[in-house]
Amino acid sequence: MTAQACRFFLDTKSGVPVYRQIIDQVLVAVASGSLNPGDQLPTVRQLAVDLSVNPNTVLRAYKELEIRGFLSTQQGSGTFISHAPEVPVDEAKRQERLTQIVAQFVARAAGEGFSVRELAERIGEMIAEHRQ
Amino acid sequence: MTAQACRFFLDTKSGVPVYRQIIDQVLVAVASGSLNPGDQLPTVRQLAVDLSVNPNTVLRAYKELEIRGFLSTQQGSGTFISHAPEVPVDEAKRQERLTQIVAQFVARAAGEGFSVRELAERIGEMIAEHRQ
Amino acid sequence: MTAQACRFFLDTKSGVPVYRQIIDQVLVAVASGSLNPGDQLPTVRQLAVDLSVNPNTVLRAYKELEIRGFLSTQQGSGTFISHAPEVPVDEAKRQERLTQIVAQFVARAAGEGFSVRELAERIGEMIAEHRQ
Amino acid sequence: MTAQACRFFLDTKSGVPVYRQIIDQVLVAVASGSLNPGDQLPTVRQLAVDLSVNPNTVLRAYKELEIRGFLSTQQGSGTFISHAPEVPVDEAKRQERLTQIVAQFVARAAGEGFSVRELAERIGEMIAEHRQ
DNA sequence: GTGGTCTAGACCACG
DNA sequence: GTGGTCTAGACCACT
Repeated sequence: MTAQACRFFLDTKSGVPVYRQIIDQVLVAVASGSLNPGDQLPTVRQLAVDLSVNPNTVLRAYKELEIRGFLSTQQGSGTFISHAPEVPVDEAKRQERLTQIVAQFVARAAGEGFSVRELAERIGEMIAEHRQ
Repeated sequence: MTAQACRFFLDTKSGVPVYRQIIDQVLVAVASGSLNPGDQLPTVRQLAVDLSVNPNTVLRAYKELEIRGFLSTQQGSGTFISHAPEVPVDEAKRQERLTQIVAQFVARAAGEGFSVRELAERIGEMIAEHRQ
Repeated sequence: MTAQACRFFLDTKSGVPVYRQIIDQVLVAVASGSLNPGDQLPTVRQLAVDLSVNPNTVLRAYKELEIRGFLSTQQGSGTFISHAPEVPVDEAKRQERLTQIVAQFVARAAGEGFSVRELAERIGEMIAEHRQ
Repeated sequence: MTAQACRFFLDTKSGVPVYRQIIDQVLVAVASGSLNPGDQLPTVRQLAVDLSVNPNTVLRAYKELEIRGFLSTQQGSGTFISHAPEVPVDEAKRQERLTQIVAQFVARAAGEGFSVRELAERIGEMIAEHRQ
């Protein structure tokens, strides 16, 4: 299984360093089960092209993940998720992350003139539609 | 009226620049109704002390918000939420944009393992909080 | 393409903040066609040296222009004139506003003893200069 | 003769200190003959109200002008233009000032999306109208 | 007391 | 090399 299930994206306006966003997304994917031990990650060059960033930036992210033990690089074949990485789904951290992404989203939307109420209503509609 | 209803806090581990966190929190407060036109924000120096950051960092956040039209500063007396001129925009396009950003947000959050329901609840809490 | 066509200078006796003078000169260059979308501005450090000011002062000017949408910066490569999204506005209101600001300007200049003809000539020179 | 012929105005967005703007306007009025020796200036309080600034700000401007010998304050009767103030109309300075106000105007207009060409045309029209 | 401007310099992110 | 963030601190403008 490849990492196709895991889509990377960047928020260049968030102020969060690109390499940090890549690291976070790999960690989240592992924690949520989107990526499992043995899964292959995109190549450095491929991801660099996909995200329109310099390969060095991707390399740095992969390097840090490797140092922290989440990835293992195998020369000539690619980069893979390590076996048995200790990433228990910490509910407290999960809630913290939820708060963070919601707050950032609301802030961004507010900057475009949308109120929290409008956002809440639109998301409510999505839930309703989903039920049908 | 003071901004007592609006508590600032920093997440130093998130990688988000301090000045960006301040901007986001002001935007959220405005969008949720915690801060209204005419309300005074904490003084630059006071907020700098509260957050344990340099006054220039707070100033920079306030300055960006002023340029973007959310705040108006009055030398010698303080910084206040603007009485927005509110450029009337095409409501159809606005709704379209709202749908777009909400859908994008939900998709990304789903990628991190959050359900639409969780997102809706957290946003609902934001509205509830400011009513207190 | 570089910004060689655009010379920066400071008037330290005018009382106008340095960062403001930089902003104004970029705006004028854009309005007169000396700088066009995609053109690169001098680097922060280079302009700081040229004007004998602190790099942070230049950075601040560039940052404000970026927030206002006139510049776009790309970390590691430089600062460029934006390809403006150009929000389409009501042309009638735009012309009205143009009349308003021109009339106001002429009135104030007259109060300082300048004739409309002198003003017209000086603005004409601005257009001529950038053609060279 | 009172100073009614001399209208004060402030450009709060120019970044130029208010007290500096007041000083400049008095000097210009004297140099251009709008104000003559013996003419009375508005009272500190009146001008403060007119410009919506703190009386201390006006006071500071008048104080500096008095120190420089352009004004003389007569307790109980008001503030007047001094006799024989040495303000020869220096053509070089005049041209410098012309450049400055035109540049600031163009920059401001550019910030609102007007090109130099549009400004030139509109002013040209004003000249044509004036001739009729 | 308020905010505003500027300097000097450290350290980070990115190409 | 590029720009970005932050600190520390001086001095100015204004209420």
